[in-house]
Amino acid sequence: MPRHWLIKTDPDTYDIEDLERDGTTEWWGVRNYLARNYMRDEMEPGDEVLFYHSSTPVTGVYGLARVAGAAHPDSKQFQEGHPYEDRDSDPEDPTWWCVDLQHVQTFPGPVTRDAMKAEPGLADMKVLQRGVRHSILPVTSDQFRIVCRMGRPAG
DNA sequence: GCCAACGTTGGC
DNA sequence: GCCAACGTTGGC
Repeated sequence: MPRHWLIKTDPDTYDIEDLERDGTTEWWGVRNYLARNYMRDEMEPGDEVLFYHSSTPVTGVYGLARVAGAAHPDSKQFQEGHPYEDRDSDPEDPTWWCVDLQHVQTFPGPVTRDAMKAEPGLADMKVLQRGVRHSILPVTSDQFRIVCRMGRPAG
């Protein structure tokens, strides 16, 4: 059964418009072990993703994406001089893994953090909890469905 | 820009 | 292996 996820991004770095333009992108640059483990060990092709903008005046879910393939080593960790190069990572046993994300839909308008906080069905959503700052978080299918409904065009 | 909360690092 | 110090995240 496909699982559901929420992935945060700083829209100044990469936003839903970039994903829509690119179609599919390698989600490189995650340097946190829990997030790495989610991508490497638990995400499967076809898993559905809420694409969340953080560190912006209007934080929230701006659209949907899909896990496009199996996890693979993060290409930047071995790229000399790259800001995300990790010289301690062994090419035979890479430290950092990631998945590719495929654009599914850009919402007509964001499902804002405020709107999500006001929705009783999302009361337990991890991204809304104080102090939770992982860039990748599991989402229940109920939570996913509710956010999709909130983001769907009116009518 | 502030600062709480967290993950990571490194001294011991 | 503990834990204080540090750097970063990210909401506000």
